Formats: sequence, C-alpha cells, structure tokens
Amino acid sequence: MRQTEWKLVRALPLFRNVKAANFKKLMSAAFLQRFPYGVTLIREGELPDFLHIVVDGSVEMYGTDDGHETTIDILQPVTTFILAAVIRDEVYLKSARTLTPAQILMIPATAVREVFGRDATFARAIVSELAMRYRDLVRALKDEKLRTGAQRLANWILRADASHGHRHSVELEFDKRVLASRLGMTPENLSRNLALLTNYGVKSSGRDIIIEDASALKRFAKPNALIDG
Amino acid sequence: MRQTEWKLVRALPLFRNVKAANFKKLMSAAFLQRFPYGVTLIREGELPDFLHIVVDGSVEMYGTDDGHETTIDILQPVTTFILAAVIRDEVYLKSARTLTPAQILMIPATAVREVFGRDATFARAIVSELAMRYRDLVRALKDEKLRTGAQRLANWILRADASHGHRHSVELEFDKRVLASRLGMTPENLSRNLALLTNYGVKSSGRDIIIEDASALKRFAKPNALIDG
DNA sequence: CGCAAAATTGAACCCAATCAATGTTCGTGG
DNA sequence: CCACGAACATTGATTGGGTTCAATTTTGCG
Repeated sequence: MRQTEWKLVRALPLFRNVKAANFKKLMSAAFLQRFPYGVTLIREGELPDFLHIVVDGSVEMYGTDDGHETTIDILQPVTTFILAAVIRDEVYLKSARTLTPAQILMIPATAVREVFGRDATFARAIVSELAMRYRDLVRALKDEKLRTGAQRLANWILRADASHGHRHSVELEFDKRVLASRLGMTPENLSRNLALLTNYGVKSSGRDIIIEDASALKRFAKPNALIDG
Repeated sequence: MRQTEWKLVRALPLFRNVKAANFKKLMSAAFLQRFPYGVTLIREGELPDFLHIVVDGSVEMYGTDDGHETTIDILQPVTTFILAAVIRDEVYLKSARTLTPAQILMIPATAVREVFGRDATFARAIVSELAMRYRDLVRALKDEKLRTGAQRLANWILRADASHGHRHSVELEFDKRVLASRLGMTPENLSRNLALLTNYGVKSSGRDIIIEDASALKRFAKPNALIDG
C-alpha cells in the first residue's frame, strides 16, 4: 500500500488514535484492491471475511426483497462499511457494488476482532463509529417515513450542497436512477420531482444540479436538524 | 431496587459479563422509576443524561417532522434505549413515551461512559449491542422501502407470533394506531389491511390477532430472513 | 457516427392518505 | 352497576402521491 492511502486510512476516526503497532498489524493483514465499475463487492446473506474501506471511487449499498431492490446508502471515500456484520460475525444484510472504478481496502475480519480485543482505543473508536452509523440510519428512517419524495429530494440536494461547501451546485457522481433508489422512488418520479423543484429555485441539467434560490428551496424542503443533521 | 429487577438487568447481554464491582457501580448510581401511561420520557433534541432501560411495561420510540409523527420502535422489557446518544453525547433523535404504566431504570450517562472506559467486557458488550441495533434498523429500512403496507403487516404478525412461541395468536399490548404508525401507515389503512388479510387466514377482533392458516399467511407475506430474521 | 443505456414525458392505474360519518370500547362518575 | 362521554376503530368516498407501462428523447461511449 502506498503512503497516500496509508495516511488516508490512518486519518479516519476509527484508526486515528490506535497504537502504531496495532494499526500496523491491521494494515499488514490488509489488501488494497482495485475494482472496475459495476462489480459486486459483497452479497447480502454471506458471512463477512473482511472489513471494507472505500479509499477511492463510490460504492452503493443496497438491499433486495422479492425481486425488488433499494439503495440504502452511497459511500464516498473514505468510509468503512459492513462494520456491524464483522463485529457480530453475522451475515451481511446489504449488498455492495461499485458505482465507479474504485479502490477498496480489505482488512481481515479476524484481525479486526483481534485488535479490537487488545486495543481499548480501537474498541472505543468502533463504538463511536457504530453509534454514529446507527444515528445516520435513524435519520434515514425518519426521512423515509415522514417526508414525501419531493421533500426528500429537496433535502438531499441541500445536504449534498452543504457537504461540498455551499457552492450552490451539486454534481452527481452516479446515475440518477441510483439517486432515485437512494431516495426511495422510481427514476420516473425523480425526473418529475426535479421538474417540480424548478418552481423552488433548482435547475438541473445532466448530472449538474444548481441551486438558484437557496431560500426558496429551504422553504420548500423544511430541513430538520434531527433528520438532516 | 429489588432483587427481581436487579437480576433482570444483570441478565441482559449488555451487563451479563461485566465485573461485579462495575455492575454495582452502575446500579448504585441508577434510579428505578415508575411512570404512568402516556408519559414522555425523553424528547428529541435534548441531550442525554441517562441510559434508560425498560424493566416493565412498554415504551414507544417515535420521531417527528413538520407536524407529523412516526413510531420507530416499540420496546418491551427488558431493553435498553438511546444507547447511541449516550455514547456519543449528542442530542436524541427520537422521543420516548410510555404506552402502559412502566418501570424504567435510569443509569447516569456519566457512569456508563466511565465504566465503559474501565471495563473492556462492558465495552465489548456495548459494541455488540449497538451493532445488533444497527442491524435491526437496516432491516426496518428495508422493510419500509421494499414492501407494501399489507406485506409489512403480514410479516409483523408472523414475527410477533414467532416471538411468542408460535401460538398462532398475538395479543396487542398497545393501541392499533401505534401499530399503524410503527408499520408506516394510518390507522384507517391498518384496518383495511387487517380486513384484507382475512383472505389469507388472519382473523382479528379487538386486540387479538389469530392466525388460522399460517401457510397461507406466509405465502402472502413472503418473509425474508434478511429482513425479518 | 451509431448504438445501447439512461432520462424524460405522458397516460393509466394503484396504493395509501385524508376527510367524513358511524360504530365500538373502555374508563369514569353518578 | 349502569349510563355516559371520549377516545379508538372501522367503513366509505375522495384525493393525491407514487408506480407502472409505453413511447420518445437524450446521453455517453465505442
């Protein structure tokens, strides 16, 4: 693994304060692998062998039932995934596939569990990470159950813009149908909802979404700190 | 606190293997309190002072947005709640109210964090608990996004029956409107969906739901181990 | 340039929310 | 113990958000 990736991973809250020896132990057991677009990394129902970390590219987490499929999360670098399954040594509840060519760091589950038992700092970081993820999911569930599709989209745009420094413009790094699934709607509906938001200061063309009137959008979206954090 | 409650709490996975001294420390700082029906125990947006444990009765966790409200979970004894907020020392994302007269054990957040730092066993138990809760939420989100209301109800009935030992009968311990909210539908729709399930071997009267033809219900519900697990 | 996949638009349909009215249950006080 | 009122539940009618199906346009890429 090159210096750059090492540093990126080392800087994660999960590893930041772990003793050097233990971090080295984790990394020496790990693989950094490159995947092309559209590769399934893990499949729901299987048992975890590795803790995964998106180092570059983006990854879609999705679940299926009876022929239907829904996106649960879209991960950007640098993020761990399937931590809960690794910790509990139980089957994945979600599948994962690359949305772009991606680099994934894979740390053997056994190594994670071992260092976890030995390094209290690491244990604490894992708890903190899990608790944060838990809270993200609570927010997602509230978003889904309490809002209409158009509201979810409006708030998603506001969040995405905020996470890119309030430039009043968001560029999608994946197809719109993925965003639609993430937002719990069909691609057709995403189109219609984007058209609707034209009335509230949002222009979209291709993969660019531009916020022309942030306050109008906010009035429509009614963002909520306890959902949109 | 009486012997019975002490034992109940001690038996929780979260505390089972904690050193006696540390458990005692937690308990000596804790309050066991009785609440009547309909009391709000915590409010979303507030900072956590205590880790809560339902010792007796049932508790509804719910979230709100823009005048709407949705039930996120219904807790039966013996269950901890708002662990994630306590761990991260961040505001609650959910509110909680009693659905029946209830006994709640409240452990000061500071004591939890202190023992957490000192007792590796406790830390590990918390990780395990959080990971389990995380997985429960993933299941809930898949349930919500991938199924129709009638399917969610059908699967809920199957799960509730299973958790009561497959007696082919479930007794609600709360109003139907709470179940409706938990299932992401209106009370009117719950009525209609219960009526619909008559066609699949489900009879309901008052707070009793009876499964007269489990295989017909299962054919309709299509339970999925990765959601209903 | 040409094809395949993605996105958009329109129409019909369906599931679910809302509104309204009626029936039922249950706790309370006479 | 019964009568009553309030909250809950059910049923019907209507509206609306959302999906599905189908056709067309646009985009991206070889």
